[in-house]
Amino acid sequence: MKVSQMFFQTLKEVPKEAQIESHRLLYRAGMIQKLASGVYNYLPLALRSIRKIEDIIREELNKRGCQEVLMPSVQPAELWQESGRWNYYGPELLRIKDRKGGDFCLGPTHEEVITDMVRKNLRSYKQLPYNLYQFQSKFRDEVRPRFGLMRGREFIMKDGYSFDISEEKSKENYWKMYEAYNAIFRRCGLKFKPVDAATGAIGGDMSHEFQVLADAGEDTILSCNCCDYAANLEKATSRYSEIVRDTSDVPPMKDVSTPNQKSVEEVAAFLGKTTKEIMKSMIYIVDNEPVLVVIRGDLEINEAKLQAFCHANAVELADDATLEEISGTEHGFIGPVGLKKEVRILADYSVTTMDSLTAGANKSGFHTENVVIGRDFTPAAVADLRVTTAGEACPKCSGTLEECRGIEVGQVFFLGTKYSSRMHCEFIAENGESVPAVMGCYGIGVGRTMQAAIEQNHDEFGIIWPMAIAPYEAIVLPLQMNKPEVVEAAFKFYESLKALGIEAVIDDRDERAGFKFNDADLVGYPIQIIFGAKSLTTGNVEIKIRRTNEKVEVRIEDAAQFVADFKKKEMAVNA
RNA sequence: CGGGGUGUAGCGCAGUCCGGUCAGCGCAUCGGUUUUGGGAACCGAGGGUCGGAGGUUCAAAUCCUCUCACCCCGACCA
Repeated sequence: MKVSQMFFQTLKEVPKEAQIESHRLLYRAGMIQKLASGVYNYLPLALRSIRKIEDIIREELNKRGCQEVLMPSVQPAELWQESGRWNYYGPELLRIKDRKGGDFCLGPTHEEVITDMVRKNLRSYKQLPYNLYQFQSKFRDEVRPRFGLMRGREFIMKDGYSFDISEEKSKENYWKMYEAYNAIFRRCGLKFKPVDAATGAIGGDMSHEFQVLADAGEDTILSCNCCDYAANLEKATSRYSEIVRDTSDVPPMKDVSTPNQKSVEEVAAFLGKTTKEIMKSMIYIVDNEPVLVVIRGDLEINEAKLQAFCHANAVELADDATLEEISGTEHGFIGPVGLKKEVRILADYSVTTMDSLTAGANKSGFHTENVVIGRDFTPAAVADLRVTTAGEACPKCSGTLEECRGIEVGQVFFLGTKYSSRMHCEFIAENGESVPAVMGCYGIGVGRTMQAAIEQNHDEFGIIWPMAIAPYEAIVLPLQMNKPEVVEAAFKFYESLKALGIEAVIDDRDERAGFKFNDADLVGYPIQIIFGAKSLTTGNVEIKIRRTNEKVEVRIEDAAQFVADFKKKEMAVNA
């Protein structure tokens, strides 16, 4: 490809909305254009990289027995009503009507469609397992799209689904995909970490996310400095246990006046206590049922853990009217003892670590001292419901948890029969019974993976593509376009590169050397081959390796092979 | 959904408070001359119904009302 003919334009200045470096570089290197909020055109350079990532995914999945399919974006509401998600998926689901008024949506994910597709074929256990995947544009009407391809509303996703005869077989599939994902992201040249993840509303009870480590990431990861334990903050846990304490010498409960002291900090300061000695009480609405959660005052409640513990679809804080109805008072004075209306109480383990705590009295302006769990109130359960923080003890070894940021590029879920039983995706088992298939689902954000690679591989001059996903592998730079002998030699060399299977471009634009160098660095071609007037006199070309900035002089006749060898070496590193 | 902010040429911006040669600058684009190994210099040119609608006024990018879009922080997020 001649650079003069490429559909792209490098920029010195970028739209101000681009906040993180990878987003700026996508713009500056002429790879994307924005069409609407969270909706982008992929220009040729970006698409070439995306296609390479897709090819790597295809290869790793196909060799593990997966089969590629393609399902539609437009999905009938009936399927979503059948799975039960039409009602609670929320405004993120873009709903549309056809000319007859029929309800459809643009698919944010394809569990419903794949389950329907498979059930139409599935008869016998002898057919299983199936592991099907596709590359497809998903649409999610995100509240706040940002960071370019990182969180778009329309984005390219590889989504895969497995169907097995048993939980055991399904988990084999899960771990096979886990291995495939490790191979895929390694081959893409990424530094990443598989971490334990919350399953959220998609369901299931086991999940890992593949997190690319980057400060610009939206996710927080806690990982052990000693062993391989790593988890998303939503799921992360630390070493803890329920402590049974001798509380026989704790005096009886006593109400104290705490006018206008609402926050834990205010109450602690007012009573001359530490925040650890205060009990924080929060009322949540968990799938329409109010639940009181208590936790030690110096800690935070993790709503994702609460949701998982309750097997709920949705968790939100109760509004003021509900607080009043349940506690008889306002926010700030709520506690587990003396509620106006009985509700389920859940306690975080931390509440058991103190002999007694000071809690809201359920009377405006009052708190109760000496509240003892088990004596003065009994929770329905004691569980890990807190936000774990860096510095706490690893749950698996004697190490300490550390915090870092990550970009979630992939996630694998063990789904069980959540969709297959509700949608009757069943088969006749060996014993003659009709049973639902056991499912898993596996996603990779393809565009996000590309951007994550840029976020992790760039310098002040531009992108530094890993060889395996570079839009082109090499660029030939003739420096004097007014000297026909230079141009001719460069073109001849460019042809020889192509003959060796190198994906190359030649910058035939009538621009000055510095301009071409800067563009080449910005777009991030892994190898630059520089043809100047002096090359013709010395018989050498200069080859620059983008990543290391290493420059070597090579005989012109040996240069193409040099490039081919370098490529081969680079591709082998992560293969 | 709450808070903050921005819409003026393809991109980055000035002008808005205080209405009246304010339709301007830089980059990019086009033509010319000189340059030519790290984003060249000079000369010249093209390009904008100032987000949209309505209003006030002799006069609106500028003031008022309504609206749309976008961005940032937070909340939310298979």
